[in-house]
Amino acid sequence: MSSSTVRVRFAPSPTGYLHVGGVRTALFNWLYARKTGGKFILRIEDTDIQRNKEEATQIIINGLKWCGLHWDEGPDIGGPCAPYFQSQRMGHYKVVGDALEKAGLAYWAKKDSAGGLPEWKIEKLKKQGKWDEEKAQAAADPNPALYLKVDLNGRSEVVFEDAVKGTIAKPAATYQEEDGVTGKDFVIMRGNGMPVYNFACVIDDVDMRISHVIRGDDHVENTFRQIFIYEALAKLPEGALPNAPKIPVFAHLPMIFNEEGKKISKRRDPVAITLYQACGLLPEAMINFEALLGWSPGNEHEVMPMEEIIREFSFDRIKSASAQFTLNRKLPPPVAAGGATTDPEVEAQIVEWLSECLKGSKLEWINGEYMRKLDAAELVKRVEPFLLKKGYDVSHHSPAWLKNVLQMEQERSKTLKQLAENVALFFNAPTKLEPKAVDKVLKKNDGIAVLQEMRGVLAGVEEWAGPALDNAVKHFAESKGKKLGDVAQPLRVALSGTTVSPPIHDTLHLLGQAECLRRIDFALTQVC
RNA sequence: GUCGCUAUCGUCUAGAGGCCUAGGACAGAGGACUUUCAAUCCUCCAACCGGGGUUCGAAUCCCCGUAGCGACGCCA
Repeated sequence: MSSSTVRVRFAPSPTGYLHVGGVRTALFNWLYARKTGGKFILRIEDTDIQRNKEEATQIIINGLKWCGLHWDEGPDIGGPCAPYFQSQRMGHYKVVGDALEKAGLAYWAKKDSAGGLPEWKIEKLKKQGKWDEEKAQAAADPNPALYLKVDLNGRSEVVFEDAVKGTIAKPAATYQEEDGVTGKDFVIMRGNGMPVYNFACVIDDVDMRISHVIRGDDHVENTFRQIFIYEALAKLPEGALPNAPKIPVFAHLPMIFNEEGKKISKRRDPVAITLYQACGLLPEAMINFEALLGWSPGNEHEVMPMEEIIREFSFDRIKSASAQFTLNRKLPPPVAAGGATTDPEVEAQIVEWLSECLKGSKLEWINGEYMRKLDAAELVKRVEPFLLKKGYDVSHHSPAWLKNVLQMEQERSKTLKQLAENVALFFNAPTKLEPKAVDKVLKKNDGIAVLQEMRGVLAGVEEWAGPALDNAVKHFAESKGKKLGDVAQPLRVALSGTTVSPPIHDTLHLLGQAECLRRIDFALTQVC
């Protein structure tokens, strides 16, 4: 493998859900790997998460797979840099930490007293009245921690080139004590022997020969500290690390905001990707939409096949301003949860709410575009889980019938979930007629009479097929001197209980003669 | 508190000094088509944060404000 090979990684921590922001980070990494013929690596940063690690990892794996973002190396499939769990690499971090100490680049010391919190944070907490000295003392690790010696090396500022944002610089003073000489050393190994995020991250990126670090721009500040770590590692004697420490290219992606202009968060925003899945969005639409958050191909294409996104993708077409993930929130969320809930009832509530928020959004529009492009077989495959969830017994019907029913609603639905709902009338006869429909249709323009007469016409139809039924309806309307709508609407109300359905002859056809007559009879009992 | 980043229609965005009377898309309004709902098509509405420079010419370059966001821990 040549040293110029692109290797990128997505390194989530297993929190119990896959965040829509994480999906976008993963996507951009994946795109870059696919575009350059490089490798996409999945690494699980689980140094500090105690519970349900395996389950939480599986959730991430499932989410990424659903999105179609497949990795070349990772916890489930292994690879040359295994293991891909940080929790399984602890020994290695310790060895590197020791090597740094031995080389005089780091030292064990006990510096903080107040739970390791910096002064500015303590002051802030005090101002908010949230400061508890005793608690902080108790939480403080009594053991010494390993500090990295910060070496400014005479620099007046620390600089790196960001592939998205350009040059980013910080004054050296940020990392120096008041004297302007001594570096502000920082912890890389905790008192309990666990590595700090920045340390583990850099070691892993070196070990895994990561060439490009593509991540959210909330990591910009971390980058400077990480650079110090890279520089220290480079001073280690040869052989201390399997690969030569080389500072990767950094590409910091703009954040995704909510409608309030704040970083999207699980406390108040629907962030779990599974929520969007449950709303009946297609992964390809979700991915297309997320790709367009902060990136554009520079032409006027918006709905693009993945191949085109890969072809057009480049860092310099990524904006450095953050983008809003807009939903139409007409209603407040039912609960303050981003979808990490394990209660299926609560999740169902959130999904209903999210579905409402999705209405009229660009995401829903893109999804509709993709829905309409689905071929019949694919459509059936995708909608089926939603039908089962609604309790429709699909097995009673022929595959051809099911295909016809779904295709008829395909153009009328923007999500799989909507489609499953729109198709309800083909699985369940209405138990009552919408009062509004009765008033507007049946009680006007001789609606009831038309229905009664149509019942007779339909009972006499011998060839129960679309064209024949179309003719029957049209002839009847003509013979009575009525507009088509005056015949179709009463029928529609009788068959569906509502004023909305697919074209009337198709609806008649797919419902079958016996069922149609039964529903008309039922409707007549309701209004006569 | 300190540091950093950002600023174009309500939203996603195009824009690399003259192609800008600022383009596209979603949403919204109106209309056409129609058998309801969609889909489709047409029309409309709607933005360069403010102020200074530089320049023959600025949405674009520079400076200063302002605002927003982010980050700063023995969290990740």
